[in-house]
Amino acid sequence: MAEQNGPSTQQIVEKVWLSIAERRLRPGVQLKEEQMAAIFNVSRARIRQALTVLERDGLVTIIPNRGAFVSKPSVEEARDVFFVRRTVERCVVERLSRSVSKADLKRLRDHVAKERIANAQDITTDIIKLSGGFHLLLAETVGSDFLFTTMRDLISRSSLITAVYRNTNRFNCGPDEHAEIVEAITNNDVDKATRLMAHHLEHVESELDLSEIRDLSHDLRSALA
Amino acid sequence: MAEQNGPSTQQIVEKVWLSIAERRLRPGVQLKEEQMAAIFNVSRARIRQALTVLERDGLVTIIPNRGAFVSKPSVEEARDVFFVRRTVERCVVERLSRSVSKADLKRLRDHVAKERIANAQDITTDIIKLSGGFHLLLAETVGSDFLFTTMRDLISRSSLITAVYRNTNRFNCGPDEHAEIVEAITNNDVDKATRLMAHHLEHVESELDLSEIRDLSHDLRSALA
DNA sequence: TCATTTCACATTGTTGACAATTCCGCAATC
DNA sequence: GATTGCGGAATTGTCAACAATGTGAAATGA
Repeated sequence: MAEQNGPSTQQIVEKVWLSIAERRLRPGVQLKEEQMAAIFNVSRARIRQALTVLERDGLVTIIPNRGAFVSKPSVEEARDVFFVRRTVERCVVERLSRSVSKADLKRLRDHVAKERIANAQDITTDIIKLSGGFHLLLAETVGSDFLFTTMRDLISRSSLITAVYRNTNRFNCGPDEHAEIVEAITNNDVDKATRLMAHHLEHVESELDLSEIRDLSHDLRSALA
Repeated sequence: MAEQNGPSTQQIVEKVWLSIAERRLRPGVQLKEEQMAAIFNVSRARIRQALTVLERDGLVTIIPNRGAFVSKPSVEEARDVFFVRRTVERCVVERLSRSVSKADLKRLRDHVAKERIANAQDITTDIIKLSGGFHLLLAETVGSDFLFTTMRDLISRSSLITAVYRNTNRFNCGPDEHAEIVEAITNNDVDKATRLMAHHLEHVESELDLSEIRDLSHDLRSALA
């Protein structure tokens, strides 16, 4: 009977992820099932499933019999995520620089172009999605399913970390640095590509203020709308 | 009201994981919710949750409206997992060899001792759990939550891969090689530790037969009992 | 006034039933 | 004989009601 099917689990996950990345949902906020079910117009069961996935992604922390809360990554966790990223992404660009198809290069260039457009038009939502998406696309291009999954986890957590600790107004991952990396990959310049990636990640990390978390309660409905 | 509470979600996940690692559950086998609910004596909802986690771990593949099946890792996926493991675990032992507490060293040695016992007594279940657990313990000791999670994913997939492609009768990860690695870490010998780990992983991978998957249907109840 | 107990409310966890979808066998047709 | 269309059975997806748990505020006593 119709039930005006609401968004799928994956869509809910993405929506919450975006809300966190855009800082509309602050760490510590409780994600109440019933409330979310009302907002997304779905049953609690589906919300529950989405929360399970989000916990697995490290974006929310579920405390049994208490509920799900937006995670508060500690400073050490933040440093660790970037440490792992340096290791993993170095490996990614290394493999790509050695062998990459023309079609893949085109996809990468097209993606950077999209990033440029989003930046020029200053569409925050697209900027966030695409800047993380670039790193994800790199991992995907390698062709390793595991690498891709790992990268997705890293990107999710990075978004959360950036949302919490960012001290500048600009969002991370400018398209220019991405473009340089693509260029180095195109030229099969392994050394330059890895150096650029390392520098890029350092740059992103350097824009974080690793002092304290500012707590701020928030209205769930307006954040997820 | 009592309901003789069945196993928790995590326990179910572990049980399935073990069944897969022990080759009692073969790739391609469908994990029917109702059947599993009956076997574990819990509701379908909990089974469903466990399956979601298992999918995230890469052990099962969920096809919408079809069901959950034990994953069939391809040869490329197998190679990729070991490639990533070489990268990640190298990073792990590198960090550990630089700085490790006495208490941590004791835990590592105790773990190897347990492995020795399990091997001596030839208890397959323990051997499998502990040999994967060693690598997991290494990652945990580093103190990075993300590294630990990543390692757990890798171990899960490795178990599946080993279960599918292993061509020898012995299980991977002999305790002797583990002991050597611990010793190198104890001596803060970064170079030796990384070399030993690389060699160890090569050894494990070399025992795999990367030709073809042999299909074989199976009885679900006896496999999970 | 402060600590402690009690109790009601809010939230999560679980269950069983129902709806929707897919698969498999069978028959009819070309 | 191969193919296609058509139920019926099996399985997954969804929901709403109920039970269990934790929280916080009010009441009580020192």
